[in-house]
Amino acid sequence: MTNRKVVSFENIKVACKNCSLSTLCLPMGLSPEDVERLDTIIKRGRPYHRGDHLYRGNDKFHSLRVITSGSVKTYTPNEDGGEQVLGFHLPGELIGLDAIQDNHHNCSAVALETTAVCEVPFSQLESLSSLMPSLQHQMYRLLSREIGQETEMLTLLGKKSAEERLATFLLSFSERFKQRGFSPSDFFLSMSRHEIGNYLGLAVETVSRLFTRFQDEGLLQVERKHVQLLDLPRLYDIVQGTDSIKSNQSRV
Amino acid sequence: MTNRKVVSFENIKVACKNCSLSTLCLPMGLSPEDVERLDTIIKRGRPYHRGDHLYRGNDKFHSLRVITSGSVKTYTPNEDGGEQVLGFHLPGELIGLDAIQDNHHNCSAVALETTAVCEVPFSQLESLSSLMPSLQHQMYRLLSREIGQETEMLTLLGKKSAEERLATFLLSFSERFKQRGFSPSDFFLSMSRHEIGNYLGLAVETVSRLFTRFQDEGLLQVERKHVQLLDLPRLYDIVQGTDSIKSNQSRV
DNA sequence: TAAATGACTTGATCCTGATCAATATCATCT
DNA sequence: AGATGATATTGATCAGGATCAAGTCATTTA
Repeated sequence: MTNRKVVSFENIKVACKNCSLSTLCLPMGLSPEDVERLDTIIKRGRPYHRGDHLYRGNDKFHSLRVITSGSVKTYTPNEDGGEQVLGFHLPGELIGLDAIQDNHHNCSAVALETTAVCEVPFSQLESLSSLMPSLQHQMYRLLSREIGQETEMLTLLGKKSAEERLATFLLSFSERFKQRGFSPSDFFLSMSRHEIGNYLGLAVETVSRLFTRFQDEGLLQVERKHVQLLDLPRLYDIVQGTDSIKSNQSRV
Repeated sequence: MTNRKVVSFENIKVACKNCSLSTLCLPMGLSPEDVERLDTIIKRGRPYHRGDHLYRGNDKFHSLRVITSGSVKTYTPNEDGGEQVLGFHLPGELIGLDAIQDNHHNCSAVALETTAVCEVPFSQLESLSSLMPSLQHQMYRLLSREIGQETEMLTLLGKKSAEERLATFLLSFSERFKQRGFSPSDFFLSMSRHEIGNYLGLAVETVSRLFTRFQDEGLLQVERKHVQLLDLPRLYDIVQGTDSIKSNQSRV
């Protein structure tokens, strides 16, 4: 019990200026003094465990959240008890932006593994951004980027084949892991096949079959949640729609 | 030639404070003095004709635009020459928000009919919003609303049947026309069947067949672009997924 | 260590909506 | 008014991926 203090959450608090994620996060592009000011409003609480909710649809909105470690799934519960997965979020990513519009959450966010976050009380952020044009600018950029990302997702769901969807999904993680200093070709996915399928508008079975097919084609090696991408160029070809593994399939 | 002046575009300029759309638009929630200040940066140019581009993907971004009359389609040209329609925009709606992130347009916007817009130079808007907290707040809200709307579209494309998609589409227009003081049940769609299908992730033929089926079921009356919604409650049922016209189809 | 539970995989079949093909209708433009 | 090309409708067929149904594997619980 005495060693509790050593790992107490107070001790793991980190300031933005010392945070490795600051180049991906709100402080991006801010002067050191501005980062200090931003830091004063940020709250760092205890980690969430797998399955814990950061917030739920209909909760009153008070803070944006930045993932600092772990990963988070956002989703909207839909009428008939099911859910639509809206995104998977990695360290450095800001969530809750959709709640600004009417001051309450429209979707839910749940930790997929042990996850730490910074909370950014929005009313304070708003006041601060009035005083700090660079912060205001960064907020506009982040909101706009979110819109752009959702737009890409619309294109994916509107037009792309199952194969293109999964390849896009895998490469998105590849790139995001790489940005964060991890291997772009060897990583663990923290979500289930079911969640992947839901996110991509595919049935679980289709996702499972695609993993198998991609593996048979030598594009990747998969062992449950552990994925190793073996042929990134080919995966990029698939995303573009300029390549398909089907031809090879039928040749065999 | 002499009567040119009478209808010259100079004469149709309108200030925000006199504009019927101000409750839907940027000035929403601003004090009269703030609206005046906002008005000073807004440019009102000559109308676009059907097929004219307001901007194209890759254009440098300088202004947000508010539709004041007519309608606009936004789309991303994709690799293989095709396009993905991202949205249809009616008077009062703000477009170009996705371009803030990196100062250039990622999608194109084209007039579907004779269309007038207000241009809002973004750098000026940004400066002004630093000075006017209520304007900043409104910007955050509008950006967040856009995110929320795209989220709804993700759910539509990820899970809904063709029938649910078209019903959702029609009711979206119904509500938006109603907000603008037009009939919610009798309107003209300015886009082609092809564009509707593209937007909803459906083939043209499917859209055409659905219109026919909806008409046969007495849900609506359609004559090319002229649509009359005859049974709004039933259409809402279809959107919820709690109703389907298929049962009736097979009964006949 | 066994049983139970949940996640994943694999196979067989079905169905929605895509694609292909043939008109039909509309909007321009001389 | 008639010719032309775009747009829309309708029909027939096809296929991608969903659904249904077992079965396998992994992890937790007892």
